[in-house]
Amino acid sequence: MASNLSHSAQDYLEAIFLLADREGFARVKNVADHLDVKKPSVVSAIKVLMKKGLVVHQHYGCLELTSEGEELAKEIHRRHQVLFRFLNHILGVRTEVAEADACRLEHHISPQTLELLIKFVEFTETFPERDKTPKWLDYFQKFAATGEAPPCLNDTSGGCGFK
Amino acid sequence: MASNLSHSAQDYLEAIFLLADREGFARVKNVADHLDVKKPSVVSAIKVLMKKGLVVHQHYGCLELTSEGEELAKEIHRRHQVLFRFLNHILGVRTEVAEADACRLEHHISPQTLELLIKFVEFTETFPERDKTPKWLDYFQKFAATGEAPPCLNDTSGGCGFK
DNA sequence: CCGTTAAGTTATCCTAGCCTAACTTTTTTT
DNA sequence: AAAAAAAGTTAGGCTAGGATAACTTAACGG
Repeated sequence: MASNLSHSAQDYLEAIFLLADREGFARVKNVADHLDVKKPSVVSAIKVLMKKGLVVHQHYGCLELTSEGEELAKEIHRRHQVLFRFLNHILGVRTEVAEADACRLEHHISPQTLELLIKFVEFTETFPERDKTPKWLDYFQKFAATGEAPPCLNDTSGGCGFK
Repeated sequence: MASNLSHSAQDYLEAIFLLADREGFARVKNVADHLDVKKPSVVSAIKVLMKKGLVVHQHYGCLELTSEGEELAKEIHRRHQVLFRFLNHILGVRTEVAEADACRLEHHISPQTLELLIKFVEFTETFPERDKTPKWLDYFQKFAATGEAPPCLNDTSGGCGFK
């Protein structure tokens, strides 16, 4: 589906989607600032997206996604979000770093990995209960921060999820 | 350290390292086959690595890493391995897919994420005991395969690592 | 020891994706 | 309503990293 788009094209599509969503509109200038490129780069990238029927753009006007473009953008953004949540909420990567990594990694994940990552995030966010951190994750985070082994290692009575 | 090497240069370096290790030698042909590129591409990539003092290469002869090149290659490969183990052993991504994903992802991970990923892999491989799968991971794998919630959700007595 | 084949090399070309400079259109200010 | 500023566009250039075609060197079998 998104497979015939280059990484950079995907970035542009996602940027248009996000800007339209957050600011109410997307323009060449916007997109350029968001992706930290110059305006002519945006213009030529958009030409590609227009040829593929993903974006419409009247001369000197706003950028809009076609419905197909929006579908795609959502899929791309979802990938980004899952990665971000994994990095930030589970691994504990700092927010800005996680954001930047997600941006780059999102282009290189296979569908199978994406699917399993989604499940993994869902698993940790859903069990034991939404908004509670699972014990094993607490233990990991402590281990990551201090090197401290999970307590049940010295607790042969079991029942801590680590046996 | 590896930061002034392009992604592609890193791939070439890693390939030389692996081939030298596995086959006992690395040659242009080898590397080309391994990376699925043509020989001239290898030759020009190697020129870059030679200029950086990472590879030595006598005309029409074998490719060898300098000690600095080997350091770097090891670091790159370590990153690859960590990713692979996470994808394959923890998420459960199929071996070939995990291998391919690791190849691509290894270039896009920040040092912080790498470090945390290393700890995460270490955490799951070390606790409760080497060569035993932690309970929470069992539960995740079951959840991923069947959608089945971990049993302790219905078990309010706690003690399963999910409270 | 010579010819064939395989490996390595060189020259040259191509594309993607960025850039700057210069120009046009639109919007805003006065 | 004209000038100035801001946004958009076009033309053209550059680099990285691939490719092909044609050539050179090395290796090996008869």
